[in-house]
Amino acid sequence: MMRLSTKGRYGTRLMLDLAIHYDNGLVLLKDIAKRQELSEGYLEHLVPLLKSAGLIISSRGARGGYKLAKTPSEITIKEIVTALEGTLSPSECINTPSICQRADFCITRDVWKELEEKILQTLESMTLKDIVDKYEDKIKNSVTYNI
Amino acid sequence: MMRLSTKGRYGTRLMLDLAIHYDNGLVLLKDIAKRQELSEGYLEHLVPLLKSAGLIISSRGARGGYKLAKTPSEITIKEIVTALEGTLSPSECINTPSICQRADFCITRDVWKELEEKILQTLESMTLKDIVDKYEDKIKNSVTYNI
DNA sequence: TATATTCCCTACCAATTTAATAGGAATAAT
DNA sequence: ATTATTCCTATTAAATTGGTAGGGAATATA
Ligand code: FES
Ligand code: FES
Repeated sequence: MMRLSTKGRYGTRLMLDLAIHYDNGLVLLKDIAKRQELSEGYLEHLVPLLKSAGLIISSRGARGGYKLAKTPSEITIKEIVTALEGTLSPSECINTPSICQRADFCITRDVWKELEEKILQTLESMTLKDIVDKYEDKIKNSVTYNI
Repeated sequence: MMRLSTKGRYGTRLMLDLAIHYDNGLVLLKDIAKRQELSEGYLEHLVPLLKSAGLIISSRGARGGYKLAKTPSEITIKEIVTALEGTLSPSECINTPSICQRADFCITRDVWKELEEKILQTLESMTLKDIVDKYEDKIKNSVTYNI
C-alpha cells in the first residue's frame, strides 16, 4: 500500500505543531499530544529520531520541553520524514543492492529509483513554514465564512 | 518505510516480462516465475488484480497462458501499480476523509495529497515499452563490454 | 473420450511489522 | 525535597505480509 507509517505521519504533525508555536519557547510533548490527538507515549518514541537528526532541541526537567533546532523555513519535510522513516525507497534493493543478486540486471530497478528521486524532490521543496502559512490562511478563511 | 509491497513490485516484474515476450503469443506463468525467480504460487494471487484492471488477458487449459491486453506502449506503470496496491496514497485519510474527524482542519493533509499526486504523475509517465527499451539497451551495452 | 496442461479459487499459516503501553531513571527548577 | 519533565528499555496485541497447500474448471490434443 506504499503508505507512510505513523512514524512519518505523526512525526510530521509533531514538527508542524512545534513550528506553529515556534515563538512560544519550549513546548511540552504533553501539549502537542493533546492538540494533535496523538498518544504522548508513542510520540516519545519519535523524539529521539528527530533529535539525532538535528531537527529539534530538548530540555529536561521542570519547565523543559522541545523546540525546533532551526527556523521553520530552514526545515524541509524531506528531512523530517527521512529522519523518521529511514528511507523513502519504494524498494529495499535500491539503496542496498548487496541484498539482491538480481540488482545488476534487474528490470525494475530504474523505475523505483526514479520514483524515489521524485518523492525526495517533492518533499524537499516543502518547508515547515510553507505548510504553516498555508494552514493559517485556510483557518482564517474558514473563520470568515462563519461570520 | 513507505515501501511498495511485493504485490506492486513482483507484479510490475510480471508485467515487464509479458512486455518483453509480447510477440511470442501466450506466456506461461510458470516461465515468468522461473525467469523472474519468483514464487509461481504467489504470482497467482496477483493475476486476478491485473486481469480485472483490464491489463492482461488469459487463456485456460493446455497451451494457455497470459498476454498483455494492450501493447506495451499503451500500459503505464501507474495502471499496474494502482491495480496491484489499490492506492498509492501516503496516508489513508487522503482518499477516504470520512475515516478521519480531523480531515477538515488537518495540517498535513495537503502535504500527503501533493506527494501522492507527484507519485502518480511520475508513474503515469512511464510505459512498459519505455522500461523494456531502456533495459534492452543496457543488456546490449553490457554484452559489448564483455567481448 | 481420456488425458495432460494450464489457469483459477479458497483456505490456511508463519514471520514480521506496527502501534502502541508500562515502568521507571535522569535531569532541572522551585 | 518535591515536582515536572525528558529519556530509556521491555513487553505486547493486532495487523499485515508473503507466502503454501489443495483442489476445481476449462481447454487442447491424442
Ligand atoms: S534490484 Fe533487487 S529485485 Fe530489482
Ligand atoms: S486527514 Fe486524517 S490525520 Fe490528516
